[in-house]
Amino acid sequence: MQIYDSVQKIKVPFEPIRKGEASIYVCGPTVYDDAHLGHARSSLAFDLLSRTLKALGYKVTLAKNFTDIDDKIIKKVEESGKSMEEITSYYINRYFEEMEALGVQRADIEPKATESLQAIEAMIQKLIDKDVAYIISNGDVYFDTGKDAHYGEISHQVGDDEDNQSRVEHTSEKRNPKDFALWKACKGEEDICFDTAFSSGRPGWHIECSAMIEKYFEGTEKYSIDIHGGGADLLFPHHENEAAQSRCATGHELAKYWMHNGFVQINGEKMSKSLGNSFFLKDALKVYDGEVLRYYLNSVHYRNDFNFNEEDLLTAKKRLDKLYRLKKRVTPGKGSSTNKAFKQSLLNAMSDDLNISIALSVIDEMIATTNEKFDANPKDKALKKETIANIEFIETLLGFGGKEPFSYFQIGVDEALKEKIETLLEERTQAKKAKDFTRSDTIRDELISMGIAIMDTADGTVWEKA
RNA sequence: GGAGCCAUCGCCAAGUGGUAAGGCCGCAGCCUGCAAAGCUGCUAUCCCCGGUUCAAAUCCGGGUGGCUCCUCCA
Repeated sequence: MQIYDSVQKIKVPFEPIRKGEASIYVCGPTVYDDAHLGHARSSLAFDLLSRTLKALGYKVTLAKNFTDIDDKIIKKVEESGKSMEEITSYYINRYFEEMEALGVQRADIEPKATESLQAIEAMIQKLIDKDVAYIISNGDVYFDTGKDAHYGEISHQVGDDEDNQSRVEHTSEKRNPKDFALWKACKGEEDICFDTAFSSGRPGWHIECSAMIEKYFEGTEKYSIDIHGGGADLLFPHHENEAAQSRCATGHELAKYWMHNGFVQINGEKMSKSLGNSFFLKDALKVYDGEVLRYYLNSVHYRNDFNFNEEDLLTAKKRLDKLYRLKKRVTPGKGSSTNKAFKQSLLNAMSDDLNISIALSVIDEMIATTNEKFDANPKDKALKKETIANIEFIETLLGFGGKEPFSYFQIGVDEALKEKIETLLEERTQAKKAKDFTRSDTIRDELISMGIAIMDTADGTVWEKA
């Protein structure tokens, strides 16, 4: 397995810190709002990583956190009058539902910041004791970036401060402009606070990941985990800061490899609230099938930016349709074993830093050659069993192709419409028998105008929802 | 101001030194009552300029055009 390490900026062989195992921690969402397509893409990217490592035989432990305490959540609490727990649990549940619709496997560990306060306090205390963290007059605790000789090595972002007209404010009691809050002290009565030895308050954003990784992963002398992942925007300052805290607190590096997924744009524009084009996953799922969304969002390499638009999504659906049409040819039935060359080609593609484009082309080729063989010999039992196994492997590795194929083509068709379609098809079959092609073609046109495509096969007429 | 990323057929997108994968669309054909589906065949010299090399989409330099981070952000 080769993966692209964002720190070294090259593809490197994946050599886990424990033989045969892979420990992965991905930065999850701050649960103050619905998940958008960017969350989906990140989740999907690391789902692909996890599935690939599993298929290669690694014992994968995946952790994905929920930031369930932060300024935006507190603001929402104040505005809504609801409790923090009500708000965060609502969005966490929505997140799970929506990710499930995309076929994202659940993480093995799903920690929340509020459930990790002891670990957070312990790590901050450790940093204070080592004098890499300091408390300012209002009770805030800051990390002293000047004490970490390796600060900046993760993101390559921190140069000489003279050249760096950063927009970070220099006005506070911070020792260095890049110093960041480990702990934010209580500001007022309404604030949500937790008591600690240093002050009553709540954790800063970066500390939770470091603390939770220490809490849940055993690590080795050199690293806490194998891979730390997240969106490209997290590289700096979030991951730089995590790395610094962990390094200073534990004496070793946080992660051996760092992976970051690219951004989602909408019709060529950055997705943002100010542009009013935030695309929530829940809205996308109202219009498009989750599996099609999965296929589409995963069809571009995870490190590239992704430009979401409906035309490309429909193209992706057409491609997925072809897999399901092949599946129709082999359903029902039981699989035997996968075609070795096919399986190996897929694994090779995914082993190259998740080269999904090659993987999809391998699948397309399999579909074409299998169809060709079935065209020549429709009753090929061995081929049928092998094809079933091949598709099952696709489902395991890439997370699509698992549906019953006839129902896949009927998504969004209710019972009433279904009955109407069946009635029209029956009438058309009679017309065809009577050689009344004018009538049969009229019926076909009517069905097409309803968004229903039909195809005459040796076994009768079948239909698909476009 | 600082730090990066990207630019390949009409569209999406692989390929990081050895002579351009795959999908969509389009065209031709097989199949079909006609279609659809499926299959077959056809369709690019890689943003521009210069350099290195026997050989470059791939390396180097300079442009042009997009994008990201440095502030909460997947």
